Amino acid sequence: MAIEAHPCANCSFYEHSLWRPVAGGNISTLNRSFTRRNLDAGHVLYHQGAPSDGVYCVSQGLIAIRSFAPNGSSSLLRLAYPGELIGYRAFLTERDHRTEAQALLPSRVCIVAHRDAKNVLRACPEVLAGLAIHCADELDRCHDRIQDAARSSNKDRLAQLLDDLMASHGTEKHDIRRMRLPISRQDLADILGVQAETLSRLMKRLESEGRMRSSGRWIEMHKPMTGTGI
Amino acid sequence: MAIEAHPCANCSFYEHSLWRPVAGGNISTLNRSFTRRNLDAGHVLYHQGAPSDGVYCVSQGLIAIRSFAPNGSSSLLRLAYPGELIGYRAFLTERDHRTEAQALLPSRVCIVAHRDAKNVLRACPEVLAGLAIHCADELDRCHDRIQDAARSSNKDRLAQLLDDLMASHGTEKHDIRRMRLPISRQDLADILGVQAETLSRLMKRLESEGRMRSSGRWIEMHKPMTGTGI
DNA sequence: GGCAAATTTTGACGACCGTCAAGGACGCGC
DNA sequence: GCGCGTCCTTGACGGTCGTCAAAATTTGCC
Repeated sequence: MAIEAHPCANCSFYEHSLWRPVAGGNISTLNRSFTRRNLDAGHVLYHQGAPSDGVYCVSQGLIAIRSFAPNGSSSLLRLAYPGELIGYRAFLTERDHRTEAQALLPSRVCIVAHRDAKNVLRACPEVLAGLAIHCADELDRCHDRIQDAARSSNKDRLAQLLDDLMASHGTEKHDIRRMRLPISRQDLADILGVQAETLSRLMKRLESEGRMRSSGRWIEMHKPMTGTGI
Repeated sequence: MAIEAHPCANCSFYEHSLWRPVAGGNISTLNRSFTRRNLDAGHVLYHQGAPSDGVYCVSQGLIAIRSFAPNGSSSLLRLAYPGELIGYRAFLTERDHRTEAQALLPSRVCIVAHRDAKNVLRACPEVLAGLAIHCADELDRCHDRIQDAARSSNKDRLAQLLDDLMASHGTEKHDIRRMRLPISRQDLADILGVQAETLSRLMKRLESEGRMRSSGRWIEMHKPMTGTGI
């Protein structure tokens, strides 16, 4: 696999559409600073409140970024897929992690340890640029989510969410799309910002409208339930 | 004022807690690239869908960052205060503006034109770092907002919002805090993601609970209505 | 100061969601 | 296979919000 041929081939560290790679090879500073780590499903990569320990890039699997409130309620802020960076917010702002990162599937991450990360970014402006671009992209997605919450019904947002998950995790066979949900119902509710009971009723409504069928963690549908974005 | 002594003294372009300023003075590349512009209240700095025209830093006034849906509904994603950067998302991602920036008060912005911005960032990694940090900070605030929407009641979120506005725009006299709201009721509703009618009722409820009083755009209260954050 | 336009408020109603409580399904270990 | 714990579902109910329509207030302008 490409991942073996390169420390982190599909890794956003190497994104630099704005800045050409530095001639010569400062990028090797980055290459020398990588560590890799395998995570079992359920493993917590870093905890909320912990000090920044570096910058991570997901290379395989799926990582949930969660936040817990003092009263116990939790939000699922983000699902990080291969190629995406996590943990950089704490590093950039030099504050503690405000979220928890947990592997939802068996996963692998590339790590640039905190002590190396500053040197890497000093040596490789193109990596810093990649970080900034990645951050701006995530900001976009957050804005979308805020607008969505204000504009769309929870039912429509659930349909959109399931469509997105299906696009990432589903398989198509004989015109039927099928997937095993990578996240629990509670997590689905935490993404939408509703209670688990409400989520259950929303699912039932989508089913009663014939838009999809679900049984346990398995979901199937014929076509995307929404207008496939814009 | 300090603003006269320096192109944009209270400007986040100069934020570089992680990276020391480059010895010698690459920073002068930035200093040479500034333009300033005064905006009347109501003026639109850039429109949704327009191509990126540069990076801006608010130096005086107040700028609203809005997004409009095809159906006409709008969200107010952010209020940008002096010292904050705007327009950098479109620049970093090399995509069109997804939001509109409108001055709510007579304002002044520093501009690094699009054609200069790349050069500045290439010449000044510390400026690029400042951009990344600023972006990470804004991401934090977005995450807070998403969690807030899921966890707190709209009434509590309105109280928090008014407290924040009071802290920025209010004056205290004889133990009474007073301010003229810099934004319309509709904008308040757009920030919370509720309808104008709902906002009106929420205000009435806060008043009936004796937490504040309002008359037109004027609002007064004795103490912050919420527990002042954590 | 006064008029017209725009903004805000109020009322009524239905739909949706949170909460509590109970019941059911599923997975896991013995 | 059985029991147990966790996760999910269902029911009932009150509170909140969106929607439509109309009245009231504020704002901008002359």
